[in-house]
Amino acid sequence: MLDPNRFRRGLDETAAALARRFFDLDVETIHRLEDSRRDLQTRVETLRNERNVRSRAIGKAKASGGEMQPLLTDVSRLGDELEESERQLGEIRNRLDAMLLEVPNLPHPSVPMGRTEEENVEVRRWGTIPEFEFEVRDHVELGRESMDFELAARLAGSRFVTLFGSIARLHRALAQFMLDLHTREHGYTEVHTPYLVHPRTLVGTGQLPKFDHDLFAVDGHDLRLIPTAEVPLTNVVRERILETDELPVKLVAHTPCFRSEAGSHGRDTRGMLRQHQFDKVELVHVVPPCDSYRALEELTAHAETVLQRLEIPYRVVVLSTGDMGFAAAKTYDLEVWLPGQQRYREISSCSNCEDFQARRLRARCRRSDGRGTEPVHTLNGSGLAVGRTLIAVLENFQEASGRVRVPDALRPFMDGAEFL
RNA sequence: GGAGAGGUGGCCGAGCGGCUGAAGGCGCUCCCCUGCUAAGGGAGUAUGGGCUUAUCCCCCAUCGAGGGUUCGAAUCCCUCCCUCUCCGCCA
Repeated sequence: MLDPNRFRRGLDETAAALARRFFDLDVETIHRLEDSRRDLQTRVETLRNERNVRSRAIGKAKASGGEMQPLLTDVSRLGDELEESERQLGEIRNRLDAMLLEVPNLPHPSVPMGRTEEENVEVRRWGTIPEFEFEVRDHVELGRESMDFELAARLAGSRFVTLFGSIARLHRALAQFMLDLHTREHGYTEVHTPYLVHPRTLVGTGQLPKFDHDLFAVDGHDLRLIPTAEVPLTNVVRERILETDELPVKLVAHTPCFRSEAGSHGRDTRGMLRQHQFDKVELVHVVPPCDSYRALEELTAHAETVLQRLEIPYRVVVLSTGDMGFAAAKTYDLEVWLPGQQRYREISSCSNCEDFQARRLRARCRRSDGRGTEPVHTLNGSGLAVGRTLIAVLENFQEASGRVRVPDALRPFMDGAEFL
């Protein structure tokens, strides 16, 4: 959430920044609510002060055996007035909080303005797009014997897949490879997390209250399935004050991700590109505010390293204001080349959320000037989506015969096999 | 799932319903003394909000969470959450 002070000072400026991402801030309502909030708050605090002072006087009078009946009748009148003001204040606060929780992050000035992914801007490309002297197959054809969509549909419905044999093995190898790379070479701590979390955990990272329809809930329990490990990983620092020497925090986890919205728009119905359940290796950074844009470059580079080691061509784009997620101030997407589609497809999303999540989480660090605390900055990125990486390997490493070569980097995880 | 115990500041740990935002200890920071791998003395040491140009001061809130009783709640009552011990079940 944004700094509540933005609702008190510089409201117009904030509205203008949000307009860049096509969010319409109700300035008038906020203005009105803030005015009454301020009045009510000073009123409540004055009344409470008066009550406290008088109650203390009663205590003293009682202790010294003095007369206290007049004091009692005097203070009882305060009660009703205080109660009513507190009720009103609570109501105003709830409305303001509710509004604040539904306002997205402010885009960083460097983010290109645009409504859709069409306005995303390519930053760089890596690798050479492979030329095939035969008709390329897509992953569904290449995996036809070990990738069973019909079975999955019988077990769980559409938008699921069941993998068998060497493809299941490849899926595991990919996750293993990514975890090893990030823990051994990039300095991340591996974390194993719950896959079911409380709603408040999801409020912390911004999925709730606004995007409940994207989540799977568990019947009879106040729990949701995580849509990404960003949720439990970022919540590691919830309600904590981090000392300077504890930062940066760099975490990595391999988890399944559950998304109910996937497929609701009829896009990517073929294959395992868009599923209700998929595995992902997620990277999270918690850093001092001054360092977060450097960290965004670092985190993105870590995700890129996975594709470079696998020798799969990709490009990096910076998302336009309209294509960015709710909590992000700036996002780079990694898009991998899929020969089966003859186009680049998203495989990783790396975002700097600045202090947006930290405020919701109340995750703070010591200020560099030693005066109190300030919200940390949080970043997250896929490093990478395992299912989509599997697709990319299959399609980029296919041969005329239909068999698939194992990328060198994965061989140690595949018993040295050269082919699937 | 059953029975019991408990949740207080960075940690340990007190706390008859009334200057207790909280004794005492540890830890940490600064200063003094001393001068050497130690000890002693002093001061400071929660978070959020408000006020303020800013600091200090002052004010409000917070003793697991939320309600209630009361002029006044860390202290009494209710609900929930969590932790620990024992039993049961289980990968």
